[in-house]
Amino acid sequence: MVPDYKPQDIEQKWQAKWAEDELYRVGESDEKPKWYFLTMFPYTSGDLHIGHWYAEAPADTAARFKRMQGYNVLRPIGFDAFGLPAENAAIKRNIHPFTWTIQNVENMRRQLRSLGATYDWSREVVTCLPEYYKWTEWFFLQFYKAGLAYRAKAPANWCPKCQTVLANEQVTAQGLCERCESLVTKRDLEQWFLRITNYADELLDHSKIQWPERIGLMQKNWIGRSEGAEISFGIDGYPDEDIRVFTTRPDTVYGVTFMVFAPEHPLIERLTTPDHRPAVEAYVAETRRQSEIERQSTEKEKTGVFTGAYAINRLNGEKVPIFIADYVLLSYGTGAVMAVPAHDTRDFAFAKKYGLPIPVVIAPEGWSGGPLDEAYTEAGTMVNSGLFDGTPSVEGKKKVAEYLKDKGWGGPTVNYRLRDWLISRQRYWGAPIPIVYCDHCGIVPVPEDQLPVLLPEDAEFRPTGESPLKYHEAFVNTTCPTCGGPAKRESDTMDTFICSSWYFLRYASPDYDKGPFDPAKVKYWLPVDQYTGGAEHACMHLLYARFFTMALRDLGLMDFGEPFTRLFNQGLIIADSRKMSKSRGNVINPDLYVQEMGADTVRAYLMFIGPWDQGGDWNDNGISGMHRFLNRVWNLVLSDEDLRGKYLGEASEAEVRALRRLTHRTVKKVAEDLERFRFNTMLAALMEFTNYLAKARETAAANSPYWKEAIDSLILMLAPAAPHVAEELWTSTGHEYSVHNQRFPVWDEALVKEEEITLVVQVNGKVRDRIVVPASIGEEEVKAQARQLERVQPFIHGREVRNIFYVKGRLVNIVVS
RNA sequence: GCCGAGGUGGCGGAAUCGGCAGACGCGACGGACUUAAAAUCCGUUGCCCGCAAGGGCGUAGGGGUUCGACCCCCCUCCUCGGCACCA
Repeated sequence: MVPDYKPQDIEQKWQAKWAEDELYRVGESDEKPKWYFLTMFPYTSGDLHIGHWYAEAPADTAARFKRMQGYNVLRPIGFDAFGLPAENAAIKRNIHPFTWTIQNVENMRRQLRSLGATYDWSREVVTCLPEYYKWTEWFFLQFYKAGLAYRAKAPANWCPKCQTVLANEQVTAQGLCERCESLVTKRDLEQWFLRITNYADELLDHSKIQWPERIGLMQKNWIGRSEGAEISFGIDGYPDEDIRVFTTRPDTVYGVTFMVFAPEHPLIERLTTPDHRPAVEAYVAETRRQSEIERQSTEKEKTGVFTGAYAINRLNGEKVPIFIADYVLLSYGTGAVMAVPAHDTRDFAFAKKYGLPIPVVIAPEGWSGGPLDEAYTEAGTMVNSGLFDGTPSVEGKKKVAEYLKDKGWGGPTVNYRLRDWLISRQRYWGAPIPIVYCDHCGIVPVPEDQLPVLLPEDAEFRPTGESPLKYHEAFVNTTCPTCGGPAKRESDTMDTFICSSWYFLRYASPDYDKGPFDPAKVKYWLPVDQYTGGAEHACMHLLYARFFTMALRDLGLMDFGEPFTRLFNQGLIIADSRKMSKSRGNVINPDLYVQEMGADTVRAYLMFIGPWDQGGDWNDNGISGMHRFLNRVWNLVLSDEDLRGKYLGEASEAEVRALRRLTHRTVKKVAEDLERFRFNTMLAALMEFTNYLAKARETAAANSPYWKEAIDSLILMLAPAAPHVAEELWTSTGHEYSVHNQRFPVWDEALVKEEEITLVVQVNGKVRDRIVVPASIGEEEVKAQARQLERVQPFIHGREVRNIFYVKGRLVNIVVS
């Protein structure tokens, strides 16, 4: 009798056994090639939802496949454990962030274990533990010493709900906080920044990594490189002042009829003439009142006010009025623009509204010489442009920029949308910024031997949301490491994205205490060969981690600049057509499904839903189908012994061939699909194979010596996706433990080939018949056979056969008039 | 507005190179087993006409290239993602 398939029993049994044997523990090896397969570590928000499983289960399957191919696979796991939710929980439930986080970690560990994955738990890292964040702080000091970390006052994104500033990357296009979706406002604050902009060009270069093109484009959009020129303008009445603007169109500089400054521009205060001051101040106040979205709405009509001041265009000596307008942003370029109404749509609209001249300096082809109805922004010929008259504008861009450089009035330059990374957070639950402020010595970095700067355990969490560190006297008040005098500690902590910018290095040597990592082990394991995770991190984690790695390389800590050689983004699992979130109450917990159907079913079902990069709407309609499939495999394999000898007679040669062909075909298909992360079609192929075997079992084919090859292959092919069932079936069919130390079956190309093929016969592109022919059949023979077919005859009878196309092994198409 | 991904049965999806559209699964329908149900097994299942043989239509819509188009080209519509007054 075949025992029932009871996943609950076998899964726990094998998980315990694998853990006891440390089956997935890896070390450096000379014999096997290494393969570092990493999935973005989870944030310790509480429960894992089905989305986490969607990230982990297929990745685990792919990693298991690599193992079975003979790679030394590093598959570590850890927890991104600093961050705001822990602190909010502290305020709300009166529980310490550490306690809350560790409780979550424990629960998530349990859930991750139930997945039956190949994690090497001995390498686990938790970013909120001092032995980890000591090195986060250490990295900050290295950045500081190298001039890559600096403190500056700047208008920062302020989330009123999170009560902290945010980096640009952490604000959505709609001006909302990426985490809590509150409306973000601006605040002028002294903040710490990392010079990610130093690496803008290298970050733009994806030529050394195999990443999805989509992510490259997103990063490219975000970095926003634009080539142009910086041009200096004089200011009437201020001979020592100079205002620089960035433009992508230096060729239009002779068409400047006014200048526009951002309302917050620091020069405005000085330049505004007394008679214009009231209007300017009112406009500035109005701009400040507006939200970022209101201000940046492209629908809005252009507004602005004249300051009474004039700029001087050095190229033609013209005096042009200076306006302020809210469409000019202080944060981009120099915060001031030269306005060329004839050749820029925004400037055109502005000039029309305020009655400013619109002289044409780039002539469109066939231009009449008259005024324009709208801005002409294409290429043309330079006119009214002094010595550049007659120059094609494309060429003119370069020539004008060079000319400016010769004259000392600016020159060619590149501008980026990307801003430096603002890393200060006015919160408790993060790695402290290891800096001390001394009245005497100024900004003093904490000496490395005094790291880590520990988070005080007894901080008071206030419902006001103010940083608990700021009011923690014992923490803030310290002595200056340089002069020994009284000093204040920095009370801001670091953006948690810093913690996740180097965790993949820590996995190489998680217990190392002489530095953030053991250089020899990093040299062996890194870079990550395959990284997987959500595309929502394109312009945050993935950009930051690349920057970090490049900076560490330049600091001489490593010899590579790209952390992740290959990247794959799984899609998003949504529920009821909406993103899963606690606030929406549509979070799907995998635990219930695991209890009912087993982890193998949940794993395989997630992979079967569709292509991994597509994600999809979670519904459990189909999950029973996957459970049925595993049950069928179970019964097929375990009833094998019972049936042996039941069907007498020897398998025919044709039966054996068919059996072997499908076995080898399936091995090929499954291996190729696993290689390319096509788990859905891999499982479909296994289902077809199983269906075939279930039928073949009723025939003499089951008596073939190759029957065992088929069954063994099936178990081995199932092992990456459904590791528990595979282990149980493998060991119960007389094989040696463990199936997960076996080699993946290899296919014989000669057996895969068909000796007989079915050709489709078309007349004028329509299928009319099929013929079975030997695979070796010649073209002429096929064509001759095809036109003789009974079902084809009526369609060609009495017509002229114009052509016959033969696609080898596939079809014949007879073209008639 | 710009850039990108996508649109295939009742549903999830398949079709690796321009060559059988709808693999595999869910659901539905019919049957077997059962006192009955569940489970399991067998069969049918894109739409339309037809008793059938068979025929026609069909991959968001329209046009094109080709012997042949889900696939390539042009236009339109819809969904999702990124950027967006970026000078």
